[in-house]
Amino acid sequence: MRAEQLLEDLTKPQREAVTHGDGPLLVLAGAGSGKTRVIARRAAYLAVTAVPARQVLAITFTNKAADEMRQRIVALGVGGGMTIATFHSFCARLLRQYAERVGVTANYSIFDQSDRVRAIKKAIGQCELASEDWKPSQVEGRISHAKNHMQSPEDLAGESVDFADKTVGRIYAEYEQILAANNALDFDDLLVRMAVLLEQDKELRAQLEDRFRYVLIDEYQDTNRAQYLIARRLTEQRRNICATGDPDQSIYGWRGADLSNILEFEADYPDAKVVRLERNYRSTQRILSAAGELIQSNILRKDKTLWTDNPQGSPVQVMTCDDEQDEARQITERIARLRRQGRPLREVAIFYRVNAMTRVLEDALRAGGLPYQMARGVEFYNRKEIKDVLAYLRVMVNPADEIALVRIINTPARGIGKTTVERLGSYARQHDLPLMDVVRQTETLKQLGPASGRVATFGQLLDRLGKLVELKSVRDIVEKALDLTGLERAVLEREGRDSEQARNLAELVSGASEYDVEHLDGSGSLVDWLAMVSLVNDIDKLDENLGAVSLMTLHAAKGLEFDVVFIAGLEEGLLPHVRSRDSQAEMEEERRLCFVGMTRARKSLTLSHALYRSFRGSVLRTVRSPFLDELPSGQVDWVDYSEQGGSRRSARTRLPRWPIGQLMYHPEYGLGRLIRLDRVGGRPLVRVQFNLYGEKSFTADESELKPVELDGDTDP
DNA sequence: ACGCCAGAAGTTTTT
DNA sequence: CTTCTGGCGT
Repeated sequence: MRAEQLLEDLTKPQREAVTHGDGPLLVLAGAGSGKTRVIARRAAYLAVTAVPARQVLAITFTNKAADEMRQRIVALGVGGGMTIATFHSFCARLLRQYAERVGVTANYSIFDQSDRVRAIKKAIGQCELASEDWKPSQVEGRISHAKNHMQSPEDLAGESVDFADKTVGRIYAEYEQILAANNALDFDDLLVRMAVLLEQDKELRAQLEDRFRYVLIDEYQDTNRAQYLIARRLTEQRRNICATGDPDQSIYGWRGADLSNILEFEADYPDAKVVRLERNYRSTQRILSAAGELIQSNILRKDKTLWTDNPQGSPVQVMTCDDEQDEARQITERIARLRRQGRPLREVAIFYRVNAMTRVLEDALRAGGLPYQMARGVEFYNRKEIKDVLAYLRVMVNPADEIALVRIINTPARGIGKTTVERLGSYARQHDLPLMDVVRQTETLKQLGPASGRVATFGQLLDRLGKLVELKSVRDIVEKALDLTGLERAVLEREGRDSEQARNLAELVSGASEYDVEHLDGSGSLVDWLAMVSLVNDIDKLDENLGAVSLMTLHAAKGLEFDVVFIAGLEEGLLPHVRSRDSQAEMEEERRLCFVGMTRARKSLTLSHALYRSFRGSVLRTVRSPFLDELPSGQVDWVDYSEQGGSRRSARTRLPRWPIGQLMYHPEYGLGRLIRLDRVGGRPLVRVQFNLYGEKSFTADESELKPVELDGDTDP
């Protein structure tokens, strides 16, 4: 495509961003302002006017974003040879190439979160700490946090006076040793090591700068310290960095994203050209002004006003419901009505703050006969059947990977239990041998007792698997491994041919097959594919062609758009979440999260809150979210479906006439005495002191609570 | 070595 | 309320 054609249908600011030549460029792109389109055009434009496509590097955060960008650029007819990757996959690839400079070999393993927890558990044990006091998953979080901020174990142990931090520092140091022994890097390392490598290795930096003349970084507001440093160091000489993002959509602060990276871009690069894309092409005026008004309450932000020429649209609605069931029901009814009016369900989404809220929504949708699909974040990465296969392949590629080895040694079950694994482990430690070697020499280890034969068989399996590595086709390797290991058989026997697990395995094979086809020139390898699948998983993506309502967390909603959007649970403690209560910065992040959700909507937006919500078993009175009060009253319709609101007053509001002190029976909690009976917000609330379980609250009409007649039948 | 039951714990998740 | 873990029993 010619350069002029790339500019034809662009607005003036969009065109400025696309045609900007050399030097730093910041594109502040508001929600729905056509950002992806602009970056794709810019990448294409550079490839047409400035340099060969292969000298352009575009970095995104998610695979989905990378895929979308690749598609768009290819559609423009200039994508050949351009590097479009996520931060993680880009770094993983380079680290493989320069492995020896970071102390691993090219076949290194990539540890995901669960591998990390296992390794940290081991580290805690080696530090002779009790895992009751130091919970692996919590320590994992702290170590990840430290890595995200480029802190070494020494930094953590040295800088802090806090005993807990010092201990975490010790575990961290031990964990790093385990990683090294396993020839492994974790997700965070991919970024951290790359940042360090770029700092230390001037020659490599120059080499890469020569290779990538223009660097485009998407979602810059979500970069953490390491990503920021990588971006800077990759563009040190030529300074052809193009950062795009929106400070108002930064929602990953708790994962180490540093909002100041984008806010201070102009301080970092005083000569930066700044382009603001403030025209929204997505939403109605009312949706946009409601969202805009909300975000104005944030103090730490770059002022920006989104505007649109779209129709005014119908008002944003706020629904007040009785409880979460009622809320789910109201949403379902509305969606059912939309469907009758001919709105395709794929254009409808429900967002919520926490995954725990899905259950009631699912129940209501099912009851209403509405098909739905859920986007579940990390769930996919933890699919057992996939991880099992990958663990075998990891061991084949990297025999030092003991985390993977321990995972597969008894998967599928082959009679090698905990005790045997422990014995193998302590033997390895005593003789300072890799676990792999101990497993393979087991004929000499008669002391294993009855398990020795089974370990020997496992060793032979590993031998046979090892030969597969020579095969050219990744598909063949995966298929043969599935067969030899018995994993496929186990899944088919246990779950059946049509089970989700079986389908996932088939999906993995077809993924390998696709990879083969894409690498017919011989450039592919098992190592490479393995790295790719541990970083890229698009099996779980939402299917747009499916006629179903989409359910997802507000975090997962970023980057998507729907005609009709519902956001449930606008309540104090939920949105904003309790965790953010004490910090202004976190509170602002919650507001941005709400803003992100609202700006996903094209035509219709409904926010809801419930007056009561069950939480861990008991019903609690809620307080509506302060965000609701920050919306412009003129643009918003408040609809009160609650009994308190008077629109549906019923017998349910009647207060039972039991005396205080009445003996009560509950099938779950047993006997107790009524200690309070009152009306909270128009709804009868019963409080009972149970003999064994303490105080609990119930709504009189819905609970299974019954008064006990002293001379009557006490059985429920 | 495996399965079951009791007890404890429990926010958000791009990779 | 749920989900997961770890301990105990077979």
